[in-house]
Amino acid sequence: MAVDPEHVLRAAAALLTRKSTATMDEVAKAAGISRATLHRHFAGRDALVRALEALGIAECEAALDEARLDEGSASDAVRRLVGAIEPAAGLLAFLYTENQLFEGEEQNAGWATIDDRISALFRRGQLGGEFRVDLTPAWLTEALYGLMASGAWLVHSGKGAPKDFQHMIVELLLGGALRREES
Amino acid sequence: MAVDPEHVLRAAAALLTRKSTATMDEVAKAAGISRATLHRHFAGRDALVRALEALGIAECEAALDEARLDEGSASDAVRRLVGAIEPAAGLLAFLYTENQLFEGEEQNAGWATIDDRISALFRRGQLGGEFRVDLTPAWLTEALYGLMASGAWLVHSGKGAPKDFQHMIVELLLGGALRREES
DNA sequence: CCTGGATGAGACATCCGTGTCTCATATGGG
DNA sequence: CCCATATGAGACACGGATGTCTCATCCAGG
Repeated sequence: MAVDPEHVLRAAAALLTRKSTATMDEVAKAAGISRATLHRHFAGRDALVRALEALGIAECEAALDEARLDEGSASDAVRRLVGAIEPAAGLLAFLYTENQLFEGEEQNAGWATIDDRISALFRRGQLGGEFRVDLTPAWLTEALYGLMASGAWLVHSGKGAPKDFQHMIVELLLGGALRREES
Repeated sequence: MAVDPEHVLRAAAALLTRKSTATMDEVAKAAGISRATLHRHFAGRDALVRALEALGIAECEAALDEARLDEGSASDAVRRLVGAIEPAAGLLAFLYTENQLFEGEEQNAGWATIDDRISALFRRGQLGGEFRVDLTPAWLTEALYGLMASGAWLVHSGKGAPKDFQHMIVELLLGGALRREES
């Protein structure tokens, strides 16, 4: 019988990614459990969202580890990062819009850590002469988030193929829209 | 006494941009009117959001007109567009996250028109050999939205200066993060 | 077989936001 | 000056979502 909290979180994430205003009852149904049991594991919607936030942070950290940001060229590291983070893009897009989390003062410190790791990657690319220096690492990081949200939206709306997700984002982020003669 | 609906909408947009879950009562207070009067002008939260959506669309259309997308190089047109749309970026970011509007089937057709106009700009740039052709106009359009949302967020959070808004977005969108030898 | 823990179903009270109403007040034009 | 109109303040009921509780059921382990 024992309900798997992980499975519940996955189901909740999948549902809330599509319908961010879903009821606790809908979340319970989506997870295949009753509302009572859902409330036994996550005391209220707030706790559920916090748990989802922790899950999203954990998946981001895992993607950051998997991408081995310190190895090889910064460009390749960005490419690996986007590829590794793609499965979590839907959840991240949900959390991104759940700005309730960022309006209060009790925002999870995990995001700052992630920001720092990604910013460090862009900084490494700048110091290595790979990336241009007139765009700040903070902006490049934020832009990466925005592009991933846009990419997730494009795929979700059916206007783009999931297999193009990584290519679209990385090519635009690194190469830009302008056509080049060389390279 | 006559309340200016335009002013109410501006105040509502400013508040909802910061706190998307604001109550009708909070919106009324922000606009300096009573909740009763607010409800006399906009019959319910839904109507208010629709009015904001219409305002956002109108501002987008105005920015599109002002940017004269058909004139000069596509790159310069993009640059003008971002500059012209900047004042509305906060409102657009709010509407962007108000995905409630897009979950139903009754989404405002105005967005499609705007999408088409921007897509046409990118397509013009591709046909003219100015933009690369391996990124679809639909993706470039969506990416522009995402970058504007990220830029608005960066400015709002104090991590970036408003004066850099246009430069950050246009440079990244067109030029990408990679450092170039020429140009 | 039996017992304890976990779950499902449902009832119930509560809170919050909303929509609606009334009444007093103030403003501006005739 | 008088009256129509708009506004502000507040009361009131409604609905939806939530939190909490009880009880029956089911399954696993002893």
